[in-house]
Amino acid sequence: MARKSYPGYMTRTPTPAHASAAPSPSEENWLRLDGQICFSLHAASRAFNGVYRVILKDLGLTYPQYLVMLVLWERGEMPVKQLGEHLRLDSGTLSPLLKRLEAAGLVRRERSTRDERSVEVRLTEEGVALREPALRVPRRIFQATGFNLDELRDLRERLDRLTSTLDSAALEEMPGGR
Amino acid sequence: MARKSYPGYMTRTPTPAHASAAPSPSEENWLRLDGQICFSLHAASRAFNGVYRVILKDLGLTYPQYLVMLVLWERGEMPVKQLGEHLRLDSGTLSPLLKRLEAAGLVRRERSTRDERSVEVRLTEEGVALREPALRVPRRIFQATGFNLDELRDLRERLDRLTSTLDSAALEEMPGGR
DNA sequence: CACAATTCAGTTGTGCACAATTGAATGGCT
DNA sequence: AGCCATTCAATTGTGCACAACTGAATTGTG
Repeated sequence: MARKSYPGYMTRTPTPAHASAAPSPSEENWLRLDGQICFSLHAASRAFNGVYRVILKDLGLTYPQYLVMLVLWERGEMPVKQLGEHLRLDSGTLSPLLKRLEAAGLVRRERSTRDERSVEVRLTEEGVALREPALRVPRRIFQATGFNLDELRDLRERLDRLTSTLDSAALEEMPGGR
Repeated sequence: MARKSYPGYMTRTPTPAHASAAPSPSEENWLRLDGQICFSLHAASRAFNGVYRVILKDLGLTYPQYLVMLVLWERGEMPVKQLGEHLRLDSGTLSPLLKRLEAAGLVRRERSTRDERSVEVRLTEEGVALREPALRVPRRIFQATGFNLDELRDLRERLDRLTSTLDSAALEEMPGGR
């Protein structure tokens, strides 16, 4: 249903109260401001996901699957654990995802002989071959953003800084640090 | 498993090739750059989600449920359709989410008498009361970001611009516009 | 008025994110 | 050698995102 209808008040710039060097907003306005920020990030993430979905459909990959393939194309074979560290994903997400990639013939999973606990993930020929058409993906994504290279790089830096701060904050919020 | 382990190469700043006013990277480097950017956004979104998860646990809300409540607190009762427009979510996501909010006693869903197709969503007393403790959430989130108000506002603007460009690009990518 | 197109909420099915748990394998320690 | 804590992949269960579809109600048009 109403997919792709246009955003409501949330993304406009309401909250008359605080101009640019504003003092702390009231508690009431905090709630509004918060709505805007968390909504914006949520929306941006889903919008990006949507563009990738459309563009990756030709390759038969989802967005997280593409992330996995990017790592494997660049770094070669690797145990599940290490893949999870690169992508910050745990086995609960990776295990079924990798099975689907295996079912698609892009990847093989074999238990390591050295350490029977770990599973090596490696590309099949087909998986390696998929890198070729995938080379054309980034340019299309780049164009879809409407940002230039410097803007994108800048955005990436902010996001990374945000992620790293948020991660440590999440740890501190947890009694016992998790 | 390895949840909260630290990011691999992806979030560092590799790609030696292109300095700041760089010309277009090679196809190879496009792939690497893309990996960094899409990974960064993905990671930021999940990191934000993680902080909200921790902070909202006290209220018994998930992040998307909190977004729904924010809209209802600010705008009052509203049909599902309109809620979906504000949040850019469709009924496939909202229907079960609203049922869970109803089961939690925060919301009531009643079919409109004027138009029997639509369902009015309104807060219960309990739902209204939850606004009170929720007022303290935004400040904690704000602190967790490590950004100041202006930085956050700036980031929000960039993300909104990105979202709106990505949305129109997604439409154009689809043969027939969808 | 009648009928076709549209609008709406809901359902089903697939895939991802994350918490919690399981069970096997490993490595350190005595 | 024997034992224990740790490390690993996998599984289970909950919740969200989205596509595709269903079926009911409504609206527009002839």
